[in-house]
Amino acid sequence: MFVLEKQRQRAPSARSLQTRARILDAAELVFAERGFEGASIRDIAHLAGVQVGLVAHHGGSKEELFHLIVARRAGELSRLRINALEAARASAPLDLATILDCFIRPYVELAQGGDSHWVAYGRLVAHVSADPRWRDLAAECFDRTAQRFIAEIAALFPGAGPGTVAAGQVYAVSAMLAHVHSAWRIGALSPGSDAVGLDRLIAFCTAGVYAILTSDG
Amino acid sequence: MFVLEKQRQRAPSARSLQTRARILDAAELVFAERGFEGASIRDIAHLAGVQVGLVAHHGGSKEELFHLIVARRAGELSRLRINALEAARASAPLDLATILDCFIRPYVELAQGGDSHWVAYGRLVAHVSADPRWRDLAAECFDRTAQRFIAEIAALFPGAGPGTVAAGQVYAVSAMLAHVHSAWRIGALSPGSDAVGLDRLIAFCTAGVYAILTSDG
DNA sequence: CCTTAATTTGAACAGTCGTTCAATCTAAAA
DNA sequence: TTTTAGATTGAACGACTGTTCAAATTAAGG
Repeated sequence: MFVLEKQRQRAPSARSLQTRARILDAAELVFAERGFEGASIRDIAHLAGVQVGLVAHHGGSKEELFHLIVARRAGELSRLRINALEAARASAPLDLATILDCFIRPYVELAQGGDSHWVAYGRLVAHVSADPRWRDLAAECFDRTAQRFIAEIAALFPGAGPGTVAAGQVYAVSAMLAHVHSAWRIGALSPGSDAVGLDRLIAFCTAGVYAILTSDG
Repeated sequence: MFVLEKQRQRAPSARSLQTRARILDAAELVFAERGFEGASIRDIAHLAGVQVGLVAHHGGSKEELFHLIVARRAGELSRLRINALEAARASAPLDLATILDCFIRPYVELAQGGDSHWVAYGRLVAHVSADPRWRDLAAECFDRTAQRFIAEIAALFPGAGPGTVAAGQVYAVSAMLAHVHSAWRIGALSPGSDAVGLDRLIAFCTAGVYAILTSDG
């Protein structure tokens, strides 16, 4: 941290930018698929179609690369969620279901929209959220937006303790991630069922959060 | 599978049993901490205080060892849950809150009871549930009991589709695992809050499952 | 006790790991 | 065009990976 990088003297070429993007995309898929330890720089390089040395050149150390990958989409997702929240507030007073919808829907629609990279990103977030090793990374990438939604919910339920709102948020996020990356479990437990069910997920989270907020207010 | 093991001609010594237990316990902690790929046989051997060769002798290949570790506590936990369910049924007609309580409480109380191995087991289950690579292992270890609870819930809500019940089960399990192994996230998002909150978790799951079951009945 | 199955040791095997770097090639800036 | 920062190659580094096995040790069964 706080290391001065030597200032660039030339703009990166189009080829360089393209290579960098291919490496980051490949790293995202491999990290999501196999976790931090299970992912190998060589697998990432091979998937990106480059030499191993290039991964270090564009992504730094393995840990820096992981950090880069996680942070990359966090900003974009945050923006979508905050925008949804502001749009909803403009049209009507916010209620709990709407707030949770603004948090959950943007990501799940991206993940279910056929973009495998957003599905992979969900698995990545699950890894980061589950492992205390990434505590600082989680705080840096997710806390600001999470706190924003927590504050929005807390304003609706002034009697609820802060721990209760935070617990609801964590439970809701875990259900959302399970919805995306454990869909195969749902299918395995109920052969031949429908699949998607975004509204059902939001209904689950809304009812759960509402229940714990009103019972300790 | 279906390989005939050479029949034992002697009972294992007390020391052998003790060594085997130390290796399995060490493997449980290391697998939970670092995942399948991140765990090394040498780390496990070192934690157990034995030579690397002994791990293969008592646990087989790395994959067989992982399988062994996951399956070991699954049976015990299943028994606790089914017992709780039968005991509850004997004293009163089952309702949704009671069924979910019987599923969630046994594990969370073990994990919060100070036994670090049960916390580790939760992380292990999270790994298995998240990764399609362990689909067969998950089916073998968890499906029977999960199906039992799903059937019990479905009987209470005859109008609900099977996919809805399965989704509720998966969401509830994910919230339960998050409760145990993402407690640090709750703490990070709400400094100075209480901590435990098992009843709050069960209230969350009950309300969530009830909501999705009654809305598509 | 003795026999010998079972356990434990210690070391080696062939690969893979993340990282580094001189040499080479590409293309931005002057 | 020339200069040369930056991108890319290809190979090497030591450390670590899971697995195997002959030899030594332990202890159950007779």
